[in-house]
Amino acid sequence: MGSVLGTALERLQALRGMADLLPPQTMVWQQVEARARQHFQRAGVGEIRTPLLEATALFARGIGEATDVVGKEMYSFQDRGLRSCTMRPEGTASVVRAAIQHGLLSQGPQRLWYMGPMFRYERPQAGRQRQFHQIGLELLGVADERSDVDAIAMAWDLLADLGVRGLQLQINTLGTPEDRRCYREQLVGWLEQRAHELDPDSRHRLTTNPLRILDSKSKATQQLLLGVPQLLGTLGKGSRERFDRVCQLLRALDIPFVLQPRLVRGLDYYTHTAFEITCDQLGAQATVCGGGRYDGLAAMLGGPPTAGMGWAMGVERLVLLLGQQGNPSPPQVVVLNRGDTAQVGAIVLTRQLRQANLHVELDLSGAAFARQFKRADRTGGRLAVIIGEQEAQAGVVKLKWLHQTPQQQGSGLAMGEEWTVPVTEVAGTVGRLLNG
RNA sequence: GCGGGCGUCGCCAAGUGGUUAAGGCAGCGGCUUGUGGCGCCGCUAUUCGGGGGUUCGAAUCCCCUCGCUCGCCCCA
Repeated sequence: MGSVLGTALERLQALRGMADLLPPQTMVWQQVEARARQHFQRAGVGEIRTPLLEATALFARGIGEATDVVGKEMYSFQDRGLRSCTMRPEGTASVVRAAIQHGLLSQGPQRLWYMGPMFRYERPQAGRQRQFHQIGLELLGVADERSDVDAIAMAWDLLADLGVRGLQLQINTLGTPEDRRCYREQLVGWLEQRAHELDPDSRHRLTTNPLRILDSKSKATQQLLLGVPQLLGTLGKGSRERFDRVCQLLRALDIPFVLQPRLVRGLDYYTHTAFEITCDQLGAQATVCGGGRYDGLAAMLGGPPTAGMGWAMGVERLVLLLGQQGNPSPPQVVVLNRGDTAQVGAIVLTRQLRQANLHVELDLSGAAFARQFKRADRTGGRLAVIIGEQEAQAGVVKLKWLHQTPQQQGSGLAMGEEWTVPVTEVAGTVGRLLNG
């Protein structure tokens, strides 16, 4: 160690918290992504792609300096122009920034979704990586509580459609900034009288972020909090009614939920609805999807005051819940070949068959035919195309069914039997055989 | 940043102080100099994450270090 280059003996590997996704797994990801696209498309949500790298100031202002995410978890560095840059730790700030920058907010309501990697410098654990992926939705420019429920329903339905079981929707309201200022005063007053009973973490938050104390994991603190004044109790009439309507709409949609008064967001631009979708099968990181309303964010980033509602899902956590391995589809055709001339013919033919839209694997081993057949069988492929030197010289190939399943009835080619076919007719013959 | 667990071949894994470090899968070669799912034979870790120490002797004990993993904090 010591040198930035490291020593020659050091084993090169991915950085801590940066995971490689390998082939069987990536299929599950593709399924998740495809399903998400489908859900967004049918809901009239357009995809937005923003840079992974942003000015540090965006997150400092958009997420808040007081948060852990900004305070100690960002991947920040200076670029060659001495600008402070940050790998995005979340998506919302970038989306709102882009919407402001391109004048989208003066063009009526925007329905946007995104998908991609986010970066937070944390100790990795189950369901948590330093580079992780989110699928997110942002609805901008609609303040109506129906948009809250529209957004939540999209998350709920996507998860259900993916086959995730054991989900719980937890919901709370933060009211308006005025509601919260008022509550905050009340809360701090109540807690200060009991400061000596608080755990050290919570006592610290009393000045930095008192609302978060409600979410403390300390048993003693939770015990103490049993009698704490509730935000719901201090909400103004408008906020109260708004929240009631959100709940009514959820009931109308048959989406079950539980009120979670401890679910809080500490920053001023968060308003009204906050929610999380959790799953008991995830270990310590139970939240698959989290989101809420952020009517104050656009203005905070220098744009026109604009209502906002959104959520993000953790794709790693989602895939964890799906628990599938992904089954690669077997090839339709495997091309076995041996000998100099045959190898050339085989690669030419393979390309032709692929251009005819067939799934074709070419054996590149040069091994004995016996071994090539064994390997071909193991791929689960259906039809073998065999080219040896004799066939290559004669301008033909041989066709033979692989493995036992006799779907070849009526094809005129029985199991174990070989057909000799001129090279020029292979594509047509193979197509006919495979389609019955 | 702080705690717990773990680290033997590409993967799974036996071995817990004593001559050459089991086995399985995968890979490669052969039985079959051009025809299959099975079988059989052979090959594939001078070395147990790395470094130091104890000992006549260490993968096995001790220390340090790196990495993985789970949890705290926080979040998706």
